[in-house]
Amino acid sequence: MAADCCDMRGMLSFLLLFLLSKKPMHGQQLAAELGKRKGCRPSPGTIYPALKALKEAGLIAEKRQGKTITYRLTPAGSRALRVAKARFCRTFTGLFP
Amino acid sequence: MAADCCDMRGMLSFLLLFLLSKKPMHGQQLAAELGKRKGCRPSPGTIYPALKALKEAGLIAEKRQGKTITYRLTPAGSRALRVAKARFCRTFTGLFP
DNA sequence: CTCCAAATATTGGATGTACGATATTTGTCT
DNA sequence: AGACAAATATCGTACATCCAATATTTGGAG
Repeated sequence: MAADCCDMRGMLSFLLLFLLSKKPMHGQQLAAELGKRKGCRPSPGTIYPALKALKEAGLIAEKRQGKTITYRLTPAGSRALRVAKARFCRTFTGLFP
Repeated sequence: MAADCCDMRGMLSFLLLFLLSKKPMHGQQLAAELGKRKGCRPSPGTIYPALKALKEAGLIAEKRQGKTITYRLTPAGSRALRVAKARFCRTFTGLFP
């Protein structure tokens, strides 16, 4: 995640946290949801490294179920999402007047 | 700008286009506005390369006035902003239910 | 004219996001 | 067991963004 307050990078991580806050999902579900929102589906080479970084940062946790791995927010992930939402809101106010 | 529909990169360019659509500004004004929105002010090494790329893409135009350079959207920049806004909206729907 | 401050610009190094290709794990079907 | 598909994972490369530091241009003050 973007720890830096000036960083426009980290939007993918932010979106992943947001999607997982609505419902625990596995990687391909996340890819499909991103595809629906953005117009085309991200590569495995995009999605899995991002999930790995979030996991290593302690913001998401995983549980293996057969072939798939279901990701969910940790308490730290929930807190990080709340902070990121506030910053996002402040950054983009006025976009749709 | 991000031409790719899957790309979360290009958010800074998007914000710059948005700010310039409200009012033509020069570089330091843009930096100050970003600082107000994001919580800390971007470096010159962030802002000027981004403006240069937007200029070379034909999305903004510049006019020198003494010490400062005032940037404004070109017609192509307005069109690009409209498209980017629509995608942004679709991507982040449901963030604040 | 000279010095200074403000605005603009560039450089080097780091990180996040992106794709295509390839590899690995796992469950299912025969 | 062996073949296959789906999900997960990694690799190499490219690019947008980021900062700190430094350089350049410009207008104004002394």
